[in-house]
Amino acid sequence: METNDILTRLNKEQQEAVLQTEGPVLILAGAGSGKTRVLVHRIAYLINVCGVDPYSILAITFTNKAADEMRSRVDDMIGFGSREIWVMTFHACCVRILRRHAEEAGYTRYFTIYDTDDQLSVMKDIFKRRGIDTKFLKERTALGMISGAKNELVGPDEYARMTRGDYMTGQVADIYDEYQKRLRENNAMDFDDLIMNTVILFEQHPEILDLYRERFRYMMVDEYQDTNTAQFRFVSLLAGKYKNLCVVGDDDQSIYKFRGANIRNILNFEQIFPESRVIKLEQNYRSTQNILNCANEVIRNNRGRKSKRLWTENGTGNRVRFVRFENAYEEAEFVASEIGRRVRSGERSYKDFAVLYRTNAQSRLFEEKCLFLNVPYKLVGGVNFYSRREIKDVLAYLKTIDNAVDDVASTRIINVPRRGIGATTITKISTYAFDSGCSFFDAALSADNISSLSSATAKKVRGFTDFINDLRQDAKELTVEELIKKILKDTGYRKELEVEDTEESRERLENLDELISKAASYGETAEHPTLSGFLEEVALIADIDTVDDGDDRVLLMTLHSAKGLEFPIVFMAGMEEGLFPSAMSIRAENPDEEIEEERRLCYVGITRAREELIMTAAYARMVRGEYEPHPVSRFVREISRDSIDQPRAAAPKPAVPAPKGGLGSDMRDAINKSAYAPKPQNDRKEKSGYGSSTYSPYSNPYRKKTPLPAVESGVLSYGVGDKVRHKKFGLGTVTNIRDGGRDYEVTVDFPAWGVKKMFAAFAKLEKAED
DNA sequence: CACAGGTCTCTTTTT
DNA sequence: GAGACCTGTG
Repeated sequence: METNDILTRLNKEQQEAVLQTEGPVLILAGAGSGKTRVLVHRIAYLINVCGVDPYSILAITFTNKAADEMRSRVDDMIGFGSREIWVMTFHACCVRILRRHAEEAGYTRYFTIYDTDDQLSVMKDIFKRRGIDTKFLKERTALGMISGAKNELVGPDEYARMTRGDYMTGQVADIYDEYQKRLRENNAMDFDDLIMNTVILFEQHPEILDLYRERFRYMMVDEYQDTNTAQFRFVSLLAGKYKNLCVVGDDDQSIYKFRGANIRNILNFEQIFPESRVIKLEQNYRSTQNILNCANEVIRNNRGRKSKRLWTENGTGNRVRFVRFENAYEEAEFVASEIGRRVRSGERSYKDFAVLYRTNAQSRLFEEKCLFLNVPYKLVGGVNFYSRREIKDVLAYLKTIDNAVDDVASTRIINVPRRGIGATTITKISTYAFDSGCSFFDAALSADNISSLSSATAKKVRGFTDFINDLRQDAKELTVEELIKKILKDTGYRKELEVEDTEESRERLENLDELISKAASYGETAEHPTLSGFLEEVALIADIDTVDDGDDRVLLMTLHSAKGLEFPIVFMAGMEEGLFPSAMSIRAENPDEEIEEERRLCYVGITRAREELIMTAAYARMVRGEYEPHPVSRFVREISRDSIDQPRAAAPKPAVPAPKGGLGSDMRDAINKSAYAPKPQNDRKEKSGYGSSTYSPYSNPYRKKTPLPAVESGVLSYGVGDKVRHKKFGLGTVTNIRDGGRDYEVTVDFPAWGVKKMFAAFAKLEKAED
């Protein structure tokens, strides 16, 4: 098994990307062109063929889910060593570095990570202290501006210099400065600080930078088009010495400008790294030709992109469908019932479907309809699990225990559950802390010295501080799981919810139990479980990371969350002007730019689909309590009739104003019926099938049309039952060989290591004589 | 100090 | 339509 065998599983461009291990490499990978595959093979190649130590590899992905997947695929291929590789998100990677060098960064290693809620608490307090009128400036606006500055690596001083003369931004500069001071006092960092502080650490401590430069001689960055300036700087600093930096991205999929993503990072890569090789992956292995045509037709309306055109050897496939409904309610009913119908007929599983939409607010109707029609679903995003009240309460206890100076955490729980410590008392303690320059918890400890507090109140406060101090002792002995249980018991938190016994309280209890099991599994899987470690994991988890591919459920999520995923059948809902593209982008000062970003988002959505794509829209939709008529999204109109089933009349408006009240539904119905499908004539209760036969009674002609290139028989020198030799594991017995399409997945039982599954091309197994 | 009820604002998108 | 916030009452 030599290099050649690895490469035969890849197309020419993919091979090139794998082989180019040295120097800067830009891989322009169109959607579905197998970029994860390339990255995984590249890592395997580095380790197996080039003899690179896994310890020297850093691979940065966008989500934890992607990191896990990459790690396990590397594992499958080489069977060992993947634990040593750093495969993680920017944020996780920076936290890890910052914990190790916390002192140099001006923190202790117990620093906490603030989420958006925590940030807002700090900001509200600053606004209150400064008496800033929120009509003039909103907390969230200020936080947004600060975040923007941090993403550009602009600190408070530089920000102040830049804004000289302008009153409003001048105010923000002051606020920024104070905000940073407060975070530092609280031994806390927000998401943006994690990156910025790492960059500062590297710049101020060349010896630390050098440590990591020497370590990470081979770096890979996924979803490079979504990096911001700070992340770019982080990467270039690390790669500054050996320059073995391989970035993978697609400028057409850049959808995070609002988060500071700088598309120039990818567009100018060749200028920034002059020696770089550029490799384009344009063959798509995911979607049908029709789906790709749609994607191409939409995205070609953008200017200033690197030219590329996706193509595929997959079949034409079904035409993409576009269906329009009276309102969002009927849209959701169609989607849910269509899924239910097709699963019940045995044609599909629930997990084959994803419903994608522009805004989280759209999810509610889909949830309701799925619930009603018994369609199991998983909602991604929206209210994050870790931002639910009960969860945040427990986490605030843990943070107070772990990081005594985190004022946001301690003020949150000093009166949760009720201890009779009200807002007035909290303000008095806060003021004392502020005046004496100590933390809130320290101030609470000396409640007896705060003259404005009555002795009865001081006693209550002491009850709280004693309790926390006891927990701190306990924390030294207990696992995180046990500690949480103890908190819930001793505070009476659990009891209170049990007594309440409402639907809501039961849900809270369930959530708390889920938190406990997460803590338990953290305790089992982490190498060195610590309280800080748990809090960090919890802070950096994205909702999408919790998706379990094994679950047979429909996924409901935003288009943003869907990036990097794929599904046999995709619904794109709410294809309407004002929703997608959003009203904000249409009304922006620079609408062209903003709409191009929306268009890229649309491109991302379309290219998630493997076999079928169904776009839906409503004629009118409830927006902030009022019905708004919505025209069809321009993106739908950009698709030619050849690729999509769409209305004959581009804008199906009633020729005559509707006679009755309401939405003029008669005429629209008529158009709707002729163009796509009749609404079932039966009444609402029976409405489950939404005219299935009319929608298109199709088979899937392309499904088996292009078999994956089979591995030639006889390419393996061994079979089931044979003894084989592995570079690392030594002798073992082959127990199973599965044709994985492009490669064989071989299961081998190694007496010394146990049963391992690996791909033949990479495992380099040799037949051994008995 | 706690809670109920009324008013105001708001929406993209997320690590 | 929902959530955050404010205000008045017990």
